[in-house]
Amino acid sequence: MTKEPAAPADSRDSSLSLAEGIAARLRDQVTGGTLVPGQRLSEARLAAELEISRNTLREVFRLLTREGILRHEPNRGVFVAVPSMASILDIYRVRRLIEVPALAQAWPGHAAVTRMHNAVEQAKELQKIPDWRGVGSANMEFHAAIVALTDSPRLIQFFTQIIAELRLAFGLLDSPELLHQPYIPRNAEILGKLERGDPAAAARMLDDYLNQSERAVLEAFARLG
Amino acid sequence: MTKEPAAPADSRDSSLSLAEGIAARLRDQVTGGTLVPGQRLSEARLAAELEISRNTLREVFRLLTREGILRHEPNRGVFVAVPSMASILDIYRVRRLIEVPALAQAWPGHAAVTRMHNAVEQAKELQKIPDWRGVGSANMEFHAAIVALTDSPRLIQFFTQIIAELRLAFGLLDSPELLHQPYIPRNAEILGKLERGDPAAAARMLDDYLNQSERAVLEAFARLG
DNA sequence: CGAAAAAAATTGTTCAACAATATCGCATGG
DNA sequence: CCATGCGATATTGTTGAACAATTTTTTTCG
Repeated sequence: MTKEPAAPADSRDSSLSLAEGIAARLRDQVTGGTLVPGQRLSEARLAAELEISRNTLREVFRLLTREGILRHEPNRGVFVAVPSMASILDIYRVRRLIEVPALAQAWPGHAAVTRMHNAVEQAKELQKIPDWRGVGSANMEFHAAIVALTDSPRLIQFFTQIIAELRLAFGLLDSPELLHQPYIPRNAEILGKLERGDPAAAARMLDDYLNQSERAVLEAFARLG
Repeated sequence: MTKEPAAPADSRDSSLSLAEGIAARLRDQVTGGTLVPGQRLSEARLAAELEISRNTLREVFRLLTREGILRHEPNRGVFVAVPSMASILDIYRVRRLIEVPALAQAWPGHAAVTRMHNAVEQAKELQKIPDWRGVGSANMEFHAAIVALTDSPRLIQFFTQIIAELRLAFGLLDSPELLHQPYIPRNAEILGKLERGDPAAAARMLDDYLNQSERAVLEAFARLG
């Protein structure tokens, strides 16, 4: 066969390494539901399908395994991670531990406040379409921005992984509007408190938010059996 | 004193993957000072030296990069990470955020308390030899055990990385006895408070400990110029 | 029908090669 | 003499094939 067209379906910028670009594609397929949790990813088959070598695919696997959305079993292969109730509990515990103090000690003039603002606006817009997956993404961005308030590279990176895992769990659940819609005004309220110079109150509201959201997610998860 | 990696003749630890085994060896070389921060690690040269293929070495690099003790620059290579004052500040901030609440809400009968106990005992023993690097390891184990009190897989794994990075910074510093020795009785005291059912007091002491330790590390770091 | 043995498939690791990118040395010109 | 551009060199990025080690499937025999 002749050389395949050098321009793939969506031209990934060369700033990303090939493995990173493929990883982004696979990540979308996982959070988008094309690849279902528990599914096995055969190296040979996937490498051929993605038109990359097995070695490069293995690098992709390592990237995504580190993010927690794939799981690697020695000599057995790589699988799409299966969110469990335990993992959701753990994720929300970590979120509370990190997000609440981050917000409580925030300076209202921090650059990340703008990110929070934009995330709220975008969620409102996407709600109208409605694009609930987009709303979910904007919501995640809002909380990532909260963690960015800390200016801690390690916390920010860690939280990015946590968010990726949570998205995987969300992908399993139905009725996303019930999961995301009620929280748009809440986020706006939290942001308002912070901008008016009362981060303590904002942090209290965030704690409530997280508890309520956790309950909703666990209920939706339990409905799946 | 020269840790000879020269005799890998039969280090076929079937439990560990080849890459993981090599990674452990490299990790020791980094924390042990054989490989100095900032040093470039040539793929071809190191692969030959370790008697593994470049592909496997690249996997090792990815493992250690994830742990934060190596740094990867695209198309330029892999380097031993260089601890900065900023990274030390960030690490201690994360430590306070995670360790103090972990201890505060601990149940004195938790299995990890035994780990804390053993770590304290081992530190006392190694102090007599004296083996200050060993004391440092025991100290790290003590704090890893504190995080284990949370039963949170994600926090535990995250903290493992943080600890690895901190060890890298310690490797740069001289006079390890000044860095570790004063904290042996402190750890014992913290453990005592916890075992006597006063986790709140233990947490307060831990917070003091971390602030003081941070100051000592930063001072030692500043002395290096 | 069940269990052991053989066969097939998959992952783990290595090797050799080439392309893409960065680094170095050197000649040239001001 | 020094700066600069350019080609030569070295290094990383990626590929494909090969073989060993391990798991999974199939076959065979009791």
